[in-house]
Amino acid sequence: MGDSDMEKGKREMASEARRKLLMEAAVTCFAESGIARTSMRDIARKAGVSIGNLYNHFPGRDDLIAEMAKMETEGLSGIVEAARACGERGAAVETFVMRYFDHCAEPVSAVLTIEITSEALRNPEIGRLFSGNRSMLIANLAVAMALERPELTRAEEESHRQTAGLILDTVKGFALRVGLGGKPATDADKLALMAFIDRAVNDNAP
Amino acid sequence: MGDSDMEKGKREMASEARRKLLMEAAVTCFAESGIARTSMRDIARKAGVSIGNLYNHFPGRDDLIAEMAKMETEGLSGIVEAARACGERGAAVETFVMRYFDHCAEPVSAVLTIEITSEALRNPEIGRLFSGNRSMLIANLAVAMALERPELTRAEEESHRQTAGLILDTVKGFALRVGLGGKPATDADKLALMAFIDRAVNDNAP
DNA sequence: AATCATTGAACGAACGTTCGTTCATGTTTC
DNA sequence: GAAACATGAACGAACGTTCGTTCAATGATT
Repeated sequence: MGDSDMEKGKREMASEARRKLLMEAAVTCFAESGIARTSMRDIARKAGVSIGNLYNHFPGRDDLIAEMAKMETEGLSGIVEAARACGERGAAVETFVMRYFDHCAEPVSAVLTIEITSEALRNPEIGRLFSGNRSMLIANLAVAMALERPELTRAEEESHRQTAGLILDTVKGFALRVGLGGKPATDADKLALMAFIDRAVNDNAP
Repeated sequence: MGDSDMEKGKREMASEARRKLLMEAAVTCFAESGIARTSMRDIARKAGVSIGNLYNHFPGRDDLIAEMAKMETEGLSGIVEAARACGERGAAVETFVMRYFDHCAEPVSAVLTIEITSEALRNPEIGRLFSGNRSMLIANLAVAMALERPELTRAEEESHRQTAGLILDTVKGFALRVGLGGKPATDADKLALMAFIDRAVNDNAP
């Protein structure tokens, strides 16, 4: 076992496990009933824990929501790393798109995307977290699109970012449709998506 | 004045005006605070009406939400009619895309799209209304894309519908980003969107 | 025209729940 | 024995909805 485990007493480990358990219960409840319709008691009940204990680990409702939003952020960083590992332009974009699609199309993730977006409209901290995620994704996708194309005017850079944003919109929109609709995407669906994006990306400049 | 006004007594006209007033108050509240966070009392207060009277006009909370969802549907039919009026393919698609974009990017509409989507996850009636809207939009956009192209195999039809769906995802995703972000879209933004879609639509078959 | 019965809009107190949160009280772990 | 963990009763506020009541507008009767 790792050092980090050895340095911790039983107490601290148990506390961490509790926090994790509570977060999982919260995510499940939020996905099942929506954030606004989930009460603290629902979460405590789902976790099999008393309501008072839930408050011992999370100071309030908003802290649970914020923590969940941060988990989303961590999930995205894996995607950009996978795309970074591709040296070639087409492969990098395809990896990025497919991984991002799979992530967004996961039913729980799809529901939470809607719920968190709704929450972000009224909660500035979550709103900031969300737009930060988006900027990060756009920047990385724009880099992938520029691979093997050394010449970059300011205008081209901006154009790349704009196109990257539209690609994200397409992928996310399609993924949400799939994730919320119940039926998983077929390979044909994914092929159509990639073809659509390839056409849109390849400006016919020689 | 029209017949329909003359046939109605003061009583009936006042009642209709009240209903409209209450719906407007509801929409404003839903957009400001979110559907789940808006109470019946909030709506009554915004309309300057008693809580009891609100219930005289709408049997319950869900009826208000359903009525609002239906208003969304009516707003969309204007868009497809405008596109239908274009005989030429490029103009029809462009009209459709631009009108749909403007509609979705309106801040109130953008917020309500998120809120209603969240609501639809737990309310089957609203869910049905929503997917019906989408089918209608896709069918009409597919028709616009097929203008001046008489030959239609089954496979081509299906492919058109798939592409139409992806276009809607792109437009809606971009529009939501604009509508929720606060800053209105520039003409350059719209041009970039149209260019992106044109590239994706024009499969390079001669 | 004057009278009276019927209607339904309008009101706000009240009901029973449920909410987020706090707190006094054990119960472990160190 | 101090400190952190765990419990569920308790609190006040707010929720959706119901209720009894008032009262102006309308329809019917004389």
